[in-house]
Amino acid sequence: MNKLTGPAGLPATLSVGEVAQRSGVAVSTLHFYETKGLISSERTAGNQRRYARAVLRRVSFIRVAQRVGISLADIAAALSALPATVAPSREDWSRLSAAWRAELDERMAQLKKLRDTLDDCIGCGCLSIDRCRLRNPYDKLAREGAGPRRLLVKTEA
Amino acid sequence: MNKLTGPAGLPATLSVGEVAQRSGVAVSTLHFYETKGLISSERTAGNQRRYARAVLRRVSFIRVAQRVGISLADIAAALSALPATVAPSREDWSRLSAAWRAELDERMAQLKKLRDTLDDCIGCGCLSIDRCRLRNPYDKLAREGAGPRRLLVKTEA
DNA sequence: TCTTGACCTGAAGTTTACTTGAGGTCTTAG
DNA sequence: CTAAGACCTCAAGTAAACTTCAGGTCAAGA
Repeated sequence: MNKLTGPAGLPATLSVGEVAQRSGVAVSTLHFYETKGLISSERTAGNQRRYARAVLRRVSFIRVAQRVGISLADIAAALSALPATVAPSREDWSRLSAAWRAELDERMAQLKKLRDTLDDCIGCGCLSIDRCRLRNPYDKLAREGAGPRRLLVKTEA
Repeated sequence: MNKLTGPAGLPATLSVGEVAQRSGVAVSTLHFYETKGLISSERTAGNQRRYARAVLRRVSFIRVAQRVGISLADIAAALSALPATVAPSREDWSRLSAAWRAELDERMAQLKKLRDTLDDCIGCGCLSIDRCRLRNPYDKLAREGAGPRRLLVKTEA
């Protein structure tokens, strides 16, 4: 166990193992994230990692963003706007948040469309061959160019 | 170009190239999806693929689902409930749709949480080290066990 | 007929996101 | 002080989702 403690008696920094256990990700994954610049740490005299408490929130953020389909590269780009050891400025936050909001809103819109499409399809069978000629006879959308247009809200950035 | 036409003068079936162009995915990807059982085709006398029109909707569905972080395996499992050449029964649809709705709703909830967290963070800097001690002093959540709890709505199924 | 572009298969290569393994060091409870 | 368990690095392995390549076939216009 880590000996240094903060004002409330909790450790001021966390070892990899502690971060792994509390964040639910493997130690190897934390190493990996560090090589990718997603998180960072200080080292003890014996070369062991010590993480600031804030790393837990960063890891949460990473995992949730990944789960909704955002790549580590994109996540890294976003997090790079936030210095890991210094409080970010208000402008940093605003910029990051605005960019992500757009991205997240778009993904939510896509999800909603996917879900609603599915709802529409109950009792219609429109992913199958036969039924949907009634609904979308002979592919009117074909003239509008390439790419899925019904479901896809916006194509890859 | 494909010669057979349907009632409205549009081709009754599509070649890989046509599907690729209209769906916006590469020919090699369509081949790949076919090996994975995500889509299927008939063959001409000369061994070329001919797709039913419905494949476009299937491909759209696949891409959108992927974009929001769902694996091809999961997508395949969902689509396998829908016969590619036969209209699915109403029960098939209800079952599929119910299962997906839950999944999609969960992902939307996660996205929303991620977005709202980001909103909260403007002017706080809670992914950084210093500021958020004000908001979450010394990690009260630590006692509740492992795993990100603030952002993660539900862990991997 | 010929030739050019679309298509075929199977194998190998690529990227992303990790995990596993080998060989060695640190730390801490007893 | 010492042994077990946590940690270290670097290299190699793995799985998913494709793409690229090689070597050949098919189809449609001039």
